Amino acid sequence: MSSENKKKEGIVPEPSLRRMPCYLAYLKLAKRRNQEYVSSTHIARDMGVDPTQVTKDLSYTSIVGKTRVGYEVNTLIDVLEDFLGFRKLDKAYLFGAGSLGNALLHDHGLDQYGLKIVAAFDIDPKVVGRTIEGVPILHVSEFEKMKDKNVEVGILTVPAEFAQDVAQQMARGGIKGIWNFTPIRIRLAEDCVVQDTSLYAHLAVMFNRMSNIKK
Amino acid sequence: MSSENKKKEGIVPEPSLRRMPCYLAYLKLAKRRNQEYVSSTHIARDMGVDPTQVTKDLSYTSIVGKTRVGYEVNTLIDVLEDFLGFRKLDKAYLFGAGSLGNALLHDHGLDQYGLKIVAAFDIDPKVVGRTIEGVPILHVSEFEKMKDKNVEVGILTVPAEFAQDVAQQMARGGIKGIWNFTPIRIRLAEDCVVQDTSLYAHLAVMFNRMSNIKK
DNA sequence: TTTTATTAAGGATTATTTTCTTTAATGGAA
DNA sequence: TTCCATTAAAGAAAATAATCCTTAATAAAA
Repeated sequence: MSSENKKKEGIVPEPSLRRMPCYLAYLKLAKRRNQEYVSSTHIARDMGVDPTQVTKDLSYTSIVGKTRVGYEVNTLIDVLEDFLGFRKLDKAYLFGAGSLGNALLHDHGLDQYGLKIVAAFDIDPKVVGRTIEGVPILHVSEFEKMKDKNVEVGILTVPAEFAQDVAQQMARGGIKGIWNFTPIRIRLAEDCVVQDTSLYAHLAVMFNRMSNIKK
Repeated sequence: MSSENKKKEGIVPEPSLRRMPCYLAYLKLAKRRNQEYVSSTHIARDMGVDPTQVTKDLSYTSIVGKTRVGYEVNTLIDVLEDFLGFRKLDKAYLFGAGSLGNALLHDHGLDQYGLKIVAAFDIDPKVVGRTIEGVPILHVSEFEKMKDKNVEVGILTVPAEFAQDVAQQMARGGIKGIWNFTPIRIRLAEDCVVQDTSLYAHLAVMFNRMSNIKK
């Protein structure tokens, strides 16, 4: 009858985590409008979601709302950014400077959300040695040499057939979190987090929903 | 006691849809290895998922497996690509040629998955009139004029504060599916599909899981 | 030919997530 | 001050998704 459920102590559901950046974006717009407080009811109405879902999601952070008033906008922004890890700047290596990797190098938005790509790796002699958006492209063999313990995040944008191998290399090299943009399911030891973000998976969902509406 | 459940007739669960491109990628690698048949058991083992989940997911398509053999690789690839809408090429407009929009213009992978960006819109005089990766950047006001009924997909990569407005413009202009890269929740009429793909939401999940492991 | 092992597929169960309901708190109006 | 409307938060119920279990089919082995 212990209050802690063995292993899932403090684990935040993924759907909730995914919604939090939406709340954050909403709150930043609210701040622009000089709103000091905002209630879950209002957030829910504006965003078209269930009010209790908002309070449940926010309850995973340390914020506490005021009855009949809501949450303090500034505090909630701070708490959320902190909770989501958008405050501290994580260094990241990019693996695969092809079309998609290139694309990510062009997106400066990542910096704002706590991620800074400090180097990219590839095997193509046509790109190795170049610099894109200030980020040097090195040969993969260089990765092994630079044991920078401050770089824990790796972005995986290599072709599908190399994904598993490169991921294993990354893990061996000390990478603790792999942001996987390939459609391949990576299999690794427990101590390395793999976050799948296949753009094409989202595209597939959109196409399907569109065809549902049409018919 | 009718066999059809009123409205959700034939609707495919989003988790299943999101997994399908993974199966597709796996199958393409299997094809390279000249495998003719592949069973759900093998797919599951290789990908580290549950075998019945594989058969359930695939059962939403028209494919039928052979007992004791599995699925024919070539057929399954065809069926999946067709089912996911990766075969037909959809034209798309890009709204917001900033950092992230620019990034997407650099990703040629989209073409392979059935999406071709034919024009981009922005309001910044510094980019309007230019051409990026062969795609012309026009002023948003041009969008209203070009009623190309063949373009049903719109990619939303404008700053958060303009997201809702631009989305409404898109819907009015005949866009039927909005691929929303902003963290803003778009509110529109039922006949327009909105697919949220906030990179930062995924980043948030990864950071959280990483901190879970550490402690 | 008969047996055996493996498989797809459908239904049942369990886990997870969302939505609904209730309770207690409290700022503002009367 | 007293009452009322609105709110956060916690718990219950419903919906959804993942996993488990059973069955029938059938290639391959005996």
